[in-house]
Amino acid sequence: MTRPTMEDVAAAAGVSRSLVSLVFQDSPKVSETSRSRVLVEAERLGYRPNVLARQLASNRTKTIGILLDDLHNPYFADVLDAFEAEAESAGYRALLANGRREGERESEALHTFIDHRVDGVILASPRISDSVLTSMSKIAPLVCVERRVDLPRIDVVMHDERIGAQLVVNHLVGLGHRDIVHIDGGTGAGAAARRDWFMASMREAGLAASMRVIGGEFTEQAGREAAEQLVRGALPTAVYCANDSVAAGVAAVLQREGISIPGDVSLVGYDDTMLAKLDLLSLTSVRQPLAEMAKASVDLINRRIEKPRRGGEIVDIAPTLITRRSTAAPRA
Amino acid sequence: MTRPTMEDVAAAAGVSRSLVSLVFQDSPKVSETSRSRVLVEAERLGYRPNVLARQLASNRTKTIGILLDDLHNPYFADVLDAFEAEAESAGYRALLANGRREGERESEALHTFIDHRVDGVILASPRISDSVLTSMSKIAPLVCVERRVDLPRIDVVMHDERIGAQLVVNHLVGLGHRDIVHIDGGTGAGAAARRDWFMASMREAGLAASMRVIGGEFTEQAGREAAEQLVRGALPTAVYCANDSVAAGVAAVLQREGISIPGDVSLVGYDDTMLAKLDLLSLTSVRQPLAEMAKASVDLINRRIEKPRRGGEIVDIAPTLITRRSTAAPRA
DNA sequence: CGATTAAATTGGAGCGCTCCAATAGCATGC
DNA sequence: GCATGCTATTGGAGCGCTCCAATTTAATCG
Repeated sequence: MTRPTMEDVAAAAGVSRSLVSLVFQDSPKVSETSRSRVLVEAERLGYRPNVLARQLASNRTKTIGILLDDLHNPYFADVLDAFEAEAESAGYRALLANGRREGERESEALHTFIDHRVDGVILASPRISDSVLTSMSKIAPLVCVERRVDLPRIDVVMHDERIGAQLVVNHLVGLGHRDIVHIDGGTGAGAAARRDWFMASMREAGLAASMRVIGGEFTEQAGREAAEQLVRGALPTAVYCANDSVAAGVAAVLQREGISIPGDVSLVGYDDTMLAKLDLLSLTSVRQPLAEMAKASVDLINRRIEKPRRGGEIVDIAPTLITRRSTAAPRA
Repeated sequence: MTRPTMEDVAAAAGVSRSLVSLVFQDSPKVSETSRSRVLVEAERLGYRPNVLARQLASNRTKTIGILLDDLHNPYFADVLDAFEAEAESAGYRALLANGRREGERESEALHTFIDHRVDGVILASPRISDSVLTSMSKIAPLVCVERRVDLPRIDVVMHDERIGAQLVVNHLVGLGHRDIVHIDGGTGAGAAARRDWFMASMREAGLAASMRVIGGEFTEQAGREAAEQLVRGALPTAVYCANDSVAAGVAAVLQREGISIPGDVSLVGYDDTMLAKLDLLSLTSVRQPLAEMAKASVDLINRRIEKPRRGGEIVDIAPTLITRRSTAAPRA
């Protein structure tokens, strides 16, 4: 299992190691003759550049680390797809790591990235402490996605919660709903903003009096508990959940109680994950503009590599509403 | 953004670079005094070893690549968890990559791993061609999970499909079912074995006459289509699906048609993913013993590193059945 | 045709580490 | 007091590459 090096290729092609290096860097200043001779020999020997050595020598890794919080939440699978694709099209390789919803593990994973000298790190809804973020930001460009940190050299990419809330409220109000409940994400990342903008949008729609909020969490379990509470009291005509998992929990309880969706109650989720697309649920949901958020993130990393001392920026991107069968006009 | 090296730490601690190296390798032959002095200085300077350089010099990366097929299938999130945990506890770092269900992309990702000089690669349900596998197996230890390849130096870890089928059929027959339909995974990985062992188990149970198989695919969509077909014809008392996604599709159609689960039809899935756990579905499902499969895989890699020319091995591990609310005795 | 310039190629230093052989230090024991 | 056997340290070569300055080769022109 020993592998050919540049030296071997150079010897075979009758040129110097430097020339081979230039060929593999796609340098324009190598003659066509040499280039093709080198490539032929490389192919014949089965040569592939040793990225480690290359990176060590050039001090650039052309790699971005992507830190995900929880691969079980289908939302992150979508996030990953978008960000990986974007990183690749910008000429980066993507390294993934799994934070498993613990700040401790996340900061370990972040260290792993740093150890591997990635050129930048994208953190999706991180729970890491500000102090760790600050110290890491001195070592590599960091972009926080969906967490509004306010630290000197860290950029932030968010989707616009305000617009998300308005889309949901306007959709429901447009269908004729007035009695709308929001099940929130408790202390989870972004939950507060989601709740606050819901309330603001309701007020804007003149429905301050009939709006309700139930405390929850970003899990199916929390959705079930909130729903139990709802069916025991006064049922609203529409329920707006902090995310799709919560909505799935609500749907389970409503179904068991024989309450029809959307006949009796309309249901709205958030993130437009695989769950929302399930025919069983067919959930109206807010879709985050992941592709654009990915583009913005990679862009911010590139710009910070060029200008490390630039101040932190915040980019907000507008989401869209995907309507499905879970919402309809309330019963007359 | 320039970072301290071993040299810096050595200078600060008043020792040689070699000694610092030994400290960071946890060598027993360094005195307590020196060790602590080095560690203190390293801490103070914020030093972290450059893994790239370390790897280049030692020619071992202590990294395993894990190639996943499709992060949207919740099954792979579980697979990842188990394998990552196992790799870590065996002292490896895990690098992830996403094959996105295309052999082409998979083999690219495999190349990325090889380029990074990983010590071994675990391929989960890969679609890569045998020829690529063969050539790669000469460069690094390869373990295929859930794909029974028969190539010289490649190890295979499977869960035992035969037992899975028996668990399902025995469970259903035990409840009193005789009329059981299997919706298969078409040409997907492992679909044929799943179908064949279903048929074998049915025959064993003396139900050869009443068994049926419908062609499908490993998707929700396929589940819906198969279910449409079922509701138009003679409904069985139990449906056994190639995986949980298929079962979700079946459940959606049955619900829409007002057919109760498990009242009218019992439903069984496979893989015991997040979907099966959804309260909305509460699906009886076969759970693959991922933790043990992970352990076996890492073990095989270790053994192949020691003995590269060893013949390929196949390890089979028994799955278990998780029963939930979607199965019950058929209506009298 | 020799001087001038541009293009193509090369050798060597260095990236930050590991690993090995060599050395230094230091109690033993006779 | 010196050979003996330790353990603790060190210097240097080398991992496979990039990058720069220097050199060779080719092309251009008065």
